[in-house]
Amino acid sequence: MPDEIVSPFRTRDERAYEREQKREAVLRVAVKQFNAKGFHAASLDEVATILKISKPTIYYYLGNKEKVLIECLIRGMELLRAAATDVEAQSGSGFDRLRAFLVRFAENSMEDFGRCVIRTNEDALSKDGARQFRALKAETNDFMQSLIEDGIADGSIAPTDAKLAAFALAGALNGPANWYDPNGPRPPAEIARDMVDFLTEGFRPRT
Amino acid sequence: MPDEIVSPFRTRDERAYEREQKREAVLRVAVKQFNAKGFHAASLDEVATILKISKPTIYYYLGNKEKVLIECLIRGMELLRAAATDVEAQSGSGFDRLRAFLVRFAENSMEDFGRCVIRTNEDALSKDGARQFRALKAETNDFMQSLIEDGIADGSIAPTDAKLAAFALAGALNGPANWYDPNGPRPPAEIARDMVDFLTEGFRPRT
DNA sequence: TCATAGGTCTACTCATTAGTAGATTGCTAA
DNA sequence: TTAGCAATCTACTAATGAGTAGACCTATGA
Repeated sequence: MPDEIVSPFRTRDERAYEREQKREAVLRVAVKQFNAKGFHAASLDEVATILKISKPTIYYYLGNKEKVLIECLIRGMELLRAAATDVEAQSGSGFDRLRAFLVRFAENSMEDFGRCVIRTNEDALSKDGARQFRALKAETNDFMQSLIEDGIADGSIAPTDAKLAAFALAGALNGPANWYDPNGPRPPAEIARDMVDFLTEGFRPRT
Repeated sequence: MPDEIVSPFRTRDERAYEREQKREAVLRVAVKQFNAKGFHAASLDEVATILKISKPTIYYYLGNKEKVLIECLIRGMELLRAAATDVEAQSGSGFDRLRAFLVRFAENSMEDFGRCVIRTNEDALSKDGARQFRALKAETNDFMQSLIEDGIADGSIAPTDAKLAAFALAGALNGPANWYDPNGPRPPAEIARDMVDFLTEGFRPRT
């Protein structure tokens, strides 16, 4: 069979791969809708239209609207989890590792799935979904807290209420999820770095 | 007429006052619904049920759902504007005034109307409403930026990108709008102060 | 060659909710 | 006493959007 002819017959594996691709495509379109309008105002009818498929096809791949959202949230959290794993493997002071994580955290908040995590409110979810979501978020938060505590212990971070600090830092870095414009002049990595710098130093002048 | 009998007949002024009271009551119930479920998921039918009135009565007082929301937003922004006015009247370095404003800002984010301002997304609004809302928010943001610039000029604030700093600070102080629990052990004023302290100093130890 | 599983569609149902038409009631003021 | 206005209601409409039933096609594999 000449090289340039691609067989239209798919193996079992190829079919599984295509299925996965389609699932992903739904999520990628859906997450943009959720981010643009919020979960309730976004409609699966519209997602279907954009993908030029019918609504039942979405249901075939993902079950229901909440599951679509939860898949998006899981993807967003996976990225943070990966960042945490990377940082955990790093050596360095608590301060250094916290900074490294914060930069990843901020960058993530400018990506579609990361934004979705930030902008999704628990009350959009069912009791079960909310529990799942809360658990995922707590993981990240605990991780940040532990970095802060490490830093305080090794003297690289100023003594402070680790829990409140984690909330304040996360809050500050969540900001871009709401105002970041991909068409703006500054790349996400730069914004992330500058914000972390600002938070690191505070605004009181160092004498 | 004996003291203890209150006349059931109302003067023009009394009627105007009662009308205002009713309008306020609608807004107070509505803002709680918006905060609890988000604008789209909140229904005026439910607001009406809670107030034991019918839906057209809400429309009689406020016109439509978006106007209800915008009134809530305006009330939330009024509080910030008042804080700005107070701070403007204050003397002190840019640093001191910025701190004073930030504390008010944080406290506001734990009140119903303030929360609504933070949690409402522009995309819930019509083009016109969104423009109005953006203008109100820009006011606060500009004010914060000008405080920061004052502080940098008078040496009380470390040199930094004022715009980014304003975003980062606002973001951090918006946090409580999402997690603050009125039944929790810590009063809002305390949380506000601690967060501002943390942001003031940053987390890098001062040598 | 035929049964089956995978994938997709059309054409619904059902529930919710924003918003309105128009009747009604009762107070106020002339 | 009555015209008229303020306030409120019942009973709608119209639109939207989640979710489903069931038909149908096509490739695969026995």
